[in-house]
Amino acid sequence: MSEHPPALTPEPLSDRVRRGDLMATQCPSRDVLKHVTSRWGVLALMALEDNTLRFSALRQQIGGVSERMLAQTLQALAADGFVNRVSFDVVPPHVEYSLSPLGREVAEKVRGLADWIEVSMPRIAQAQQDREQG
Amino acid sequence: MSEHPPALTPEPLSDRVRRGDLMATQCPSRDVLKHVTSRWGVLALMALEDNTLRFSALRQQIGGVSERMLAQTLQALAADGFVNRVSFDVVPPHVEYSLSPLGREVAEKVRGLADWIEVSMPRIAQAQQDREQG
DNA sequence: CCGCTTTACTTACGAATAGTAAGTACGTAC
DNA sequence: GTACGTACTTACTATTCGTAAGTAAAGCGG
Repeated sequence: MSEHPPALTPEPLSDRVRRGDLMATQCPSRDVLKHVTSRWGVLALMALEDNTLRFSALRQQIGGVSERMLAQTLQALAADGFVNRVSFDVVPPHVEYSLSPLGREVAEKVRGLADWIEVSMPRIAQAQQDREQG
Repeated sequence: MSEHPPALTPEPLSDRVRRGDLMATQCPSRDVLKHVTSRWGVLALMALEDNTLRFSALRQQIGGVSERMLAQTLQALAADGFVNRVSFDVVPPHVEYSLSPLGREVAEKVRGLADWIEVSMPRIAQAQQDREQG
């Protein structure tokens, strides 16, 4: 499961994790990371964080996502157990998406990152300009 | 700069951010998010979090990344001001990469997400299996 | 009965992006 | 003068993405 040499002394979990399995090529966590950090995955998780939404509402809320990509993204997140999909058997179709408890946990971390970027955007823009000229 | 209607009452910053500009198509923060959450961007930020590393060492540490992709990723992160690139004028070339203060801040958030995934991997794997069958 | 509407997808295809492998530059050691 | 080491580029192929056009099936107006 792990590539690392056996630890001779007990080490804190966080250390193992930090230089961890994600750095290894064939780790399944890489796929999960990919789904979660995908362009639309990030936004879908945040949009669902405190709402249950239908497909079309979700698409409206996330600016610029195509139906194809949103469907694909939701399928991946549902397959990982982050998103619940409830389909009512009516016509026209009615499907509701929401976060599972697991999904709410990732969403929190993802939002932590996204919020930081938005808040720090002025500083980032400044840094970008500094390099353009420097 | 913002698409939102003017707030009539003062609202906490976090609320604006939460349903924020990231949901808008043409926001520059989308690009930053893209760089930071890119497949190799995440791993590069974590690898550099507590080390200064040369190109080749970085490539060794991040399993599976090609030279082309690592170069591209580092250029994007450097252009955003997250990564410092120091080139010594010798032959063969010697280049050192490290995080800027801004870079250390994002790296922290990114690691928060990555650590959660690694630690939660057993629960996620379980959820994945449950869906395969259910 | 006919055809138009609504919603959540799915499919086909051209465009963009990622990955692979082979250069390139150039001082030093042999 | 030939091979080596390091950090890239470049050329080409494979994969992924995005756009636009279906598909299904009940309900409603005429």
